[in-house]
Amino acid sequence: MGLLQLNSQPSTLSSTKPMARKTKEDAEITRQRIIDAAREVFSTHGVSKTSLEKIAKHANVTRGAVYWHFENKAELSFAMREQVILPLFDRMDETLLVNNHNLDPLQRIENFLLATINVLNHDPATRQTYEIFMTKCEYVDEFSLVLEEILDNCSDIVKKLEQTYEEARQQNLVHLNHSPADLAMDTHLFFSGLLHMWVKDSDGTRFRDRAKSMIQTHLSLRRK
Amino acid sequence: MGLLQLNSQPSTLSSTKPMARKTKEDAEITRQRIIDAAREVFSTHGVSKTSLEKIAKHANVTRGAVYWHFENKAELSFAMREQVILPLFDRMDETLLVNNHNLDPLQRIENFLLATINVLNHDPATRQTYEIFMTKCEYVDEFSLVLEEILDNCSDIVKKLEQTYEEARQQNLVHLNHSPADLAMDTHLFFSGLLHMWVKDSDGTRFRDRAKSMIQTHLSLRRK
DNA sequence: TTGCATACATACAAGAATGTATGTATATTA
DNA sequence: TAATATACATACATTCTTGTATGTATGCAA
Repeated sequence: MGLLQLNSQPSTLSSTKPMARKTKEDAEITRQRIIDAAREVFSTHGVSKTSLEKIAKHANVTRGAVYWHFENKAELSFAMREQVILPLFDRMDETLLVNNHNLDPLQRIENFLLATINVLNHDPATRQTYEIFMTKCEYVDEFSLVLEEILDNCSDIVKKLEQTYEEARQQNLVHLNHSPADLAMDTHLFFSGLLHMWVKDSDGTRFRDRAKSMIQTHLSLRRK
Repeated sequence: MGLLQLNSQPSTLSSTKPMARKTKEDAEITRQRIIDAAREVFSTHGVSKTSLEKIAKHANVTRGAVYWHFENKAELSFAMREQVILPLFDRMDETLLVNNHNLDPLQRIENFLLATINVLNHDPATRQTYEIFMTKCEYVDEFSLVLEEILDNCSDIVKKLEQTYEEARQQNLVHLNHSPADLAMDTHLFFSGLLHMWVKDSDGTRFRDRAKSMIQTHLSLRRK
């Protein structure tokens, strides 16, 4: 009964429901669909008010599939977060530290900030994930582990900014009475605030449209 | 049966449970106790995972009392928020706009930021409320109304900062190539980021201890 | 081709949590 | 002082949600 799988190629996951499937490729597709579904439902109803049942339905599977791939809602959320956080840090290293295009250090910082905003503007998955983790989840119980991670990540960002500002100072691009550490922390706080405002302004009429110019302004304030 | 109320003075709300009470003063005390209880439970378990039953028990009342004073959990949360937000704005007007102590505009901005951090350090209710609304609630459904309010408040803060920076410019305290609007927005984003980091660093070892010096640094970056 | 592991779907049990309806004793007011 | 409104406590019905247990068809390996 149901559709027969004749070989190991990923099946089409068609609308008629075959009762069980199994190639590793199919399983991976299912897993990703669950993550995608979770992101979408989370971003409209928040994490707490979203049951695994709703996620499952939105992904055209049952809770059985969700529990097969993830321990619980928290672990599912963490997997979702990693998918956008890791690429962000790759971009950071590339944009900020590697001098590909003969840009001066201050330009690299500006580019890093602009690039991040750009991703948020153009990649819905990243944007939704940011919204979820900044305004639609609660950092208690298991989620408080994420807070620690965030703090670690921030320290990392500040370090790399500091390195870059140090370069800028050596090239005499910034005023000497400002230490790279201070500049780095100030820029980080600026950007942190900007991201929070950007996310909160879901209409896009108060901050999102001005984000880029604010970044340029921030860096022009540093330049000698 | 139960304790008798002999007059209209607020009763002592003793540990033995009289079944019903009623002076307006008592009711107001009960209401405040519910708010206090909610704040405490919210700040450890988050809003979503806190039932009205838990709040009621923590306040030594039943859900009946909670529903008498508040429509639901959201309205209770909003009442809680107002108790700390309104004083904050009063402080802002006083510290930022009124020149009580012959301080120059940049000093007034610095004082406003420092004063806010000071309140967070010393007033547990304010601190807990900030923590709740920044990391322990989800801005969906009724709560998304708060997001609008926050955006309005931010615009207000930026306006007042701009006014103050305008004064600073007239007194030739800042570089002329920076517009007061830009400076105001940059300072607001800085402080917004600082507050978020401050709240997330619940241990107090990464940001809280350095907050004040970061504020001073931020303003020294502006001064001519 | 048999046997086991995989990838789910289905079914079950149990506990919250909410909103509301109702009971009730006391304050307040007329 | 009687009547009414207040300030709750209690009880109830219902709806979600979770976790787990179980069923089952298929892929895959020996």
